[in-house]
Amino acid sequence: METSSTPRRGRKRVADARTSILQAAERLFAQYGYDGTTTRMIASEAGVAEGTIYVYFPSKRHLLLSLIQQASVPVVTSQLATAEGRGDEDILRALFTERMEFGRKYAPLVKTLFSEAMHDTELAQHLLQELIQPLSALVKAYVAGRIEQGDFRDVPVDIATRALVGIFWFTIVYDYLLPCDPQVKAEVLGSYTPEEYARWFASLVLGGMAR
Amino acid sequence: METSSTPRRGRKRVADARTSILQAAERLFAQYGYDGTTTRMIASEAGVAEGTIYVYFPSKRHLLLSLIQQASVPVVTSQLATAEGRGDEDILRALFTERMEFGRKYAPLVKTLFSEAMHDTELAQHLLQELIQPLSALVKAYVAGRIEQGDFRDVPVDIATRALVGIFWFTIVYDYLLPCDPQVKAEVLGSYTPEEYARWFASLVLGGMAR
DNA sequence: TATCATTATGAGTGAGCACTCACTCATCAA
DNA sequence: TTGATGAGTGAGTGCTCACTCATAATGATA
Repeated sequence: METSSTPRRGRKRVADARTSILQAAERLFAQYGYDGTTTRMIASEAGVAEGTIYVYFPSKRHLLLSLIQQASVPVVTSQLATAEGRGDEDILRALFTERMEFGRKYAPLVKTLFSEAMHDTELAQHLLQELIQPLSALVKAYVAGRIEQGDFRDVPVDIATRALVGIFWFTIVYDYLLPCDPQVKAEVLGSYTPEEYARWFASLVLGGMAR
Repeated sequence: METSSTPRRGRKRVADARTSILQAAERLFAQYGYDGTTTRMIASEAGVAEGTIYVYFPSKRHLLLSLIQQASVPVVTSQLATAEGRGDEDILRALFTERMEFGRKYAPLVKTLFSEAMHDTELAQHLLQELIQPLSALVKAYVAGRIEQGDFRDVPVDIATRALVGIFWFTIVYDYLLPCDPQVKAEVLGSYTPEEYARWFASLVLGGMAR
């Protein structure tokens, strides 16, 4: 994506220009949107000159792509669901907690990716293949296994997966991504801790899947 | 929002310039995003001159707001859930079908609103108060009633509502809003008719809420 | 047919954008 | 001490944008 590696020589007014630029872009893209953020704003926020951005990234778009590629990695680490010998309640609760935490931690990036993917096929494909596909493959395998073992009832696996993923996806979007007054949001749909969501969501899913 | 009403006199190369502009903007905003759409593109697509846009709308942003206000009205018409004397399966299935149909029908607008709301507090508030609040109030009242009657188990109403709304919300975003190749999407999470989704989602929710 | 009120036009405008490039200067090997 | 290096700079460039306004086109009326 970017052309050069970390600099070794030269001035060091800024500890690491590349990292500063990425962090600044992450914050600004989330707050003002990709098109609403200018390269001048990014440079100013990062404490570097506008030209410095182009030392590390060939274009503004490549800066966005670099940013998004960072977040893709941690998705696949969610391999809890494959753990054998644990109860369903336990597995699901861990999955929900971990996903909620991911959404909260990467909120600025997910917000930007989500917003831009709506009208950008390249980013939409990225969202699908790097964020949705790995997770849903995991969930599908788990659900399919439990159905085969006769512990879950016979629901189309894809549909059960959509329901399961949608349950926490909506809460991530609502609680962490929508830039509204938290108090107003709480009045409409309450406010709970990630653990509470995980506990109840797991309980609801298990009830829905029970034979 | 806009300053003038429908024109009565003057040229009529275009049947109704205002409507043409709104329809063109709806298509283009969904495809290229708000910032990715220029007033020149809108004028060209609508078959009018660029200046004509400013005869009917004081600014590009007001055009977006007018557009979004159109879609708010049909949300509240969803009053099925209040119908007495129908089975839960029936009520939920109707609700899901109707919501899926709404998502499909208003896909371009919902896509634009969703995308822009991520970094625009005014639109986020609109999304919350005009689209999310009326629907979740309906669902909350229904769930609360059934819990009180002892037919549903005692789950926090807000959490049950989040789960219920999230289930079809995810499928609307995935199937109707994400601009990916439908075949690729189908390979990841299948492809069903709205009726099939409604049937299974209703069944899963009822299982999850059963005492 | 001439007049008038109103809508529609599109070249024009200044602001602001992403990106460039000739230059600076801190660093460090010789 | 010094010359070579390359990260970092920021005024400048060409272009595109939302928006304007003097003017043209039109239908209704007389």
